[in-house]
Amino acid sequence: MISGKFAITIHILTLLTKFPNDYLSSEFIAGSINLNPVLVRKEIANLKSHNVVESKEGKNGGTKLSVDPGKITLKEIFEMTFETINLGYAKNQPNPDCPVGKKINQNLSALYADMNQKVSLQLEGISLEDFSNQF
Amino acid sequence: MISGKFAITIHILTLLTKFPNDYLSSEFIAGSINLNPVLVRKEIANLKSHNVVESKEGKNGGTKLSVDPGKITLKEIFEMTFETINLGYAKNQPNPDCPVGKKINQNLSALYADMNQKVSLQLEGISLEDFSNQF
DNA sequence: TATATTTGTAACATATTTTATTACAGTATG
DNA sequence: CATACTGTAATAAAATATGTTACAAATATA
Repeated sequence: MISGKFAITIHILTLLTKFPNDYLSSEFIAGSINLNPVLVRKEIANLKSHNVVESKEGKNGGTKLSVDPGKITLKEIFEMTFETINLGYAKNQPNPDCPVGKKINQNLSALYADMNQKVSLQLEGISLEDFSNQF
Repeated sequence: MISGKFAITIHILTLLTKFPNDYLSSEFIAGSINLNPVLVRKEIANLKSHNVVESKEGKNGGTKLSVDPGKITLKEIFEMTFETINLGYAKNQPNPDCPVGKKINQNLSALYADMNQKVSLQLEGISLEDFSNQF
């Protein structure tokens, strides 16, 4: 199972891009995603820690972008919400006495690193603004 | 959480490639992966349904490759064990009355489709033999 | 032919991760 | 001062992944 973190974060950021002059409440955002507002606030907390958005507490509070959506790319958003692209690893440590077991994770890592590089290149070419303009 | 299906399957196939003349038992394979033999047999069942390996039941039974490891690529193995590369979707159906909610999954899908194409291209260039030769 | 070994598979149990809910303190607005 | 927000912790529920037990069926070989 893949967590919805990236998708949720993109959704939030797209909304903020569409309403650049408003502080949007977590409740409003949650209504669009169809998600619990607390979970929205958690993703917003993550975005805040990366200085991508800023929030205002109290009545009429909410969140707005604090970066130019033309200047931030999906790659950066990806990195804030996802470790790396990969096709998984077996859960347990493989047998170090087997030549295959000894190197399997290392070789998978190398494969996945290449994948990440390719995906990163793709995501780097798409700004938040680009993505938002599709709506 | 990403399931270890792909990693486990690659591990199995690498072992089979390394011992092309033997029927390897699920117990032996499980010992290298450090995994329950039943789970190994489940992945083998999947490989059998794709005609990649063949098994012999009974004493001294086991599994061996039924394809040329130089002729099968990681892309094919990927497709047998993984649906698609993606960065996830929010769990619930988004609000169709919101312009963003209405199109978010469609736009994410398009993004992920591009990702898959790039990754597929990479995996297509690596045969099982190539991968196994790293050990 | 009897025994031992192995696959195939179902049923069930446990562990882990993801999502949801409740609760409430703190803060700003009007 | 009442209202409407954020921030965050604690807990619960749901979904998925992994592990275990059990046993029928198959087959080599002694």
